[in-house]
Amino acid sequence: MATAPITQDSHLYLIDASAYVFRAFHALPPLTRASDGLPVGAVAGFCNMLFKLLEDLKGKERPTHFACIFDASGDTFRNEIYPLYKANRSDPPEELVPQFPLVRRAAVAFAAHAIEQTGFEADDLIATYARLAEAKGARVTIVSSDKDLMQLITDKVLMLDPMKNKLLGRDDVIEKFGVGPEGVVDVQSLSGDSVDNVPGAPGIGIKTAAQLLGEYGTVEALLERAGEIKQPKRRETLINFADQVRVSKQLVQLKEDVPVVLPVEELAVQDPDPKVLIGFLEEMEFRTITRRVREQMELEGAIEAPAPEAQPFDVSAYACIRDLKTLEDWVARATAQGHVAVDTETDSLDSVSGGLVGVSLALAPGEACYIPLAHVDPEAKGDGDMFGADPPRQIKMAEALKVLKPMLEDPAVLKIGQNIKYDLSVFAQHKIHVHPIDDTMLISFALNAGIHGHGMDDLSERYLGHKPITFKDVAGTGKAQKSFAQVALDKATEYAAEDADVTLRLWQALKPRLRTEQVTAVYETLDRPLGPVLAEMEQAGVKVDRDMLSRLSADFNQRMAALEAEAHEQAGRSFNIGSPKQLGEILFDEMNLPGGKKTKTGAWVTDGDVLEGLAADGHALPRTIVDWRMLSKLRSTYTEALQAAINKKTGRVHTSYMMAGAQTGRLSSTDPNLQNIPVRTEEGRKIRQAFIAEEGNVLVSADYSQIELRILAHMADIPALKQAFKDGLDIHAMTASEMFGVPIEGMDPMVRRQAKAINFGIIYGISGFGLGRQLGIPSGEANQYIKTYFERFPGIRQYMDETKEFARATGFVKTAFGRKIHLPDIKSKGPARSFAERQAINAPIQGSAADIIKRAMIRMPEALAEAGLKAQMLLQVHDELVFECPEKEAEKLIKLVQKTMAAADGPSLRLSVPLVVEAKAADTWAAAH
DNA sequence: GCGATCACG
DNA sequence: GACGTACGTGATCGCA
Repeated sequence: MATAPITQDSHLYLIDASAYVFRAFHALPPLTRASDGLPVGAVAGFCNMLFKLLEDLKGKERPTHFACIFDASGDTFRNEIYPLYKANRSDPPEELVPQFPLVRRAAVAFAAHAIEQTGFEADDLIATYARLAEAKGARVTIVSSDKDLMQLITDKVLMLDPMKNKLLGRDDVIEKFGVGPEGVVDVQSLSGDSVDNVPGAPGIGIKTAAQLLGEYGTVEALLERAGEIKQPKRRETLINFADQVRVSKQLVQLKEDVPVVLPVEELAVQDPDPKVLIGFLEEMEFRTITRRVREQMELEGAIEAPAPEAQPFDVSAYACIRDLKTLEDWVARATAQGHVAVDTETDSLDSVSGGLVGVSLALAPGEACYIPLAHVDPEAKGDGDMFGADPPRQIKMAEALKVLKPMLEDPAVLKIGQNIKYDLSVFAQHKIHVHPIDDTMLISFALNAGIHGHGMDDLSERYLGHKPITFKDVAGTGKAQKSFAQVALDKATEYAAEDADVTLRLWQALKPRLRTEQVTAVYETLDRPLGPVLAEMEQAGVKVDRDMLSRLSADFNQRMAALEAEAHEQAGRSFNIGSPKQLGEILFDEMNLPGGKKTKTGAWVTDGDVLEGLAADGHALPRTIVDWRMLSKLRSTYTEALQAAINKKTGRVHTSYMMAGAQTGRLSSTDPNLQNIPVRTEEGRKIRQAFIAEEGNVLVSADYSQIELRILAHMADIPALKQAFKDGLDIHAMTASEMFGVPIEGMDPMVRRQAKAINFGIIYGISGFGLGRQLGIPSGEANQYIKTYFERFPGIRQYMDETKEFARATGFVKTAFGRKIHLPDIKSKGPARSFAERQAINAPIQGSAADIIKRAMIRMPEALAEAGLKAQMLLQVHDELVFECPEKEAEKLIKLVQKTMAAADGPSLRLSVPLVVEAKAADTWAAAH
């Protein structure tokens, strides 16, 4: 059993279990166990109450100590004082009796202590534990709707009514009894209590009692001075029944010094054992709560999601559709049903130039088909033989698409895909605008970002217990890999139709969970509508100046050769300049330079930081390497790769945006990555100059200024930061001024630089080590900076603590727009946990910024159309959007884009800081940025 | 296929 | 006091 000391930070929850069970029994509809008719209604109510309580408390008033308190059977000391105490109580109903021991088991299953003590009532134990904890400065919440416990309320001890889910404090006591908690015993002594058969003084109720006490102070004073009471009847009553009132007082006064068996420290909360808890709930046959508990525990990583029952897949039953009539029949059934899973097969991975090879549809689990459209003789070896002499009999592409198009564009037929953005582009090449859509990848992402991947194979194994046929299985691997057009129709049908089948089944399994996990809005307003917008951007592509890239490549090449020769000379021998391993050996083994560090694989570290350090000490070779590496990077990753990425058909570069790649909800860009085009160095910016607009057009770049710091100021609610943004101040200078007490005017750039590093550190989940490394100062010194920062902005520390606490309690963090990012490691120990804590700080900030720019992008096509602009959105780089438009439009476009981006937080949520967007038009991306 | 490195926000 | 560290990505290279 868990023990934890009681401190000021502790919070003890005491559940008045017996009273709850009685109330639940009478308030809830009767329920019996299906298998044997055992009455279990009160047990179910109790379990639901506990589960709900524990869930509701996560992330805010998290208990550190927790216990369920029961009445012991038999008489208590009150019966010795007054034999008639509770004598009016009839025996508990027959259906309730067997539930008492079950409720105790339920408490234990939830890892709570079930406490009772012979001779005392639950209320006395609650009073005793409450005072024990309170004496050590802890807070206490008594979960009960029993007014007798109200006498215990103080500023540290509150009550929570589990029926009304209402927190009760001093004001509520005054409302009920007309006196504060300290007067409750006296009021009850006078008024008595018919429920417990406490006599009190006849004819005196709560109102009169409170009034009398207001006049006389206490019951003792009142009884002593009873003769002074003006009303004759009341006077007589109090004189005659004085002893009865004194006895009543002994009855209602809770005993605060029960010699408890279990010290309060032993009541520390612990996570329930999943096996015990779920085992108990299953034994009770509570289906709903068992499922909810299991889902919650899966979410928290306490238990593995059960391997789903493997669904049967009969790939031989899929239809291969090769005649128009059968196709028309499938399309009609899809249309009648109102939803259908769709998948396309193409002859390359590139959705812009990939040619459509076939389409698959699924209507229900196991009911799927493949429509081959551009398959060739499987013996054909590609190239010129693509449309060999004897192509397989298949429906003509144009005729098939003519049949499919009305269904694919029918607003009453939902098209379900896995990463459907790809299929949108494929169909768009054939002038088919698929709508409306659902995307299982994005549904999974909204539900489970941070828990697992969202690729189809991963999802299928996880949720369907089925490993789908892989592309390699049908097309082979490596050099011998076939184009899908060359795959034989029987194999192609099994593979392609299965993908649609899997997609449909995933949709059935995952879609309903959006609502129960409260991420419907994230999916429907942020991710799903963005797919079509991104598809258009990808299809549009961006123009690059091939000749300029080629010239740069040649220039870099020459300079690299010179640097390589120089490096060999400085090293005293020839070596592979591109090999970090060889370089490390030369620098640290042969030249014996100081400051060598090893990576975890035992190799010398030779990264930029190390080489810069050596160069600063006056060593020549490291500088040469740094220069060479920069050119090498620019050449291989940019000037060469970008030329190769120019699409033959369009003459432009088409990236692909991954929507479910980055856990925070950011996009990522691949093939090629256009989100990491150089900008920080002079040489690098030459590559940005190669990003250009068509003749007569310009590029417009618009980026959010300091969006993450603004979001931090809003979410952590820091008045000083918010005001600084409202006043349009330089936020880094303002931070420096606050921290170091220097004026903003004429500030030393080094001081501002340090404040800037701290601001970034805050966003990243700061550590003294990391900040020290960034600034090149000892981590102790960096810790001082951090301390000063938190002294100036205490709200930031509070926000961070609360965010981490929320993450620990729920296993996830949320963005301002409700996107969940799961952090399963937050409960682990050691470095993994620290990492998860930094993620917990960063993810809501980075993710909220990602949500905002997504909202802007979703509105952009309509905003452009309404304004009658021809402008096309081309690129997104996290906080920047790049457009291409006719030169004449540029001015108007800039205004519209700024307006749309700056208002993208609203209207559902308005940040308490302004969003500022800087935008510029120019002939090249370098100049527009 | 993986680690090291470096380009971006 | 020790753990290990700034957050999020993707592409290329050398080397096993």
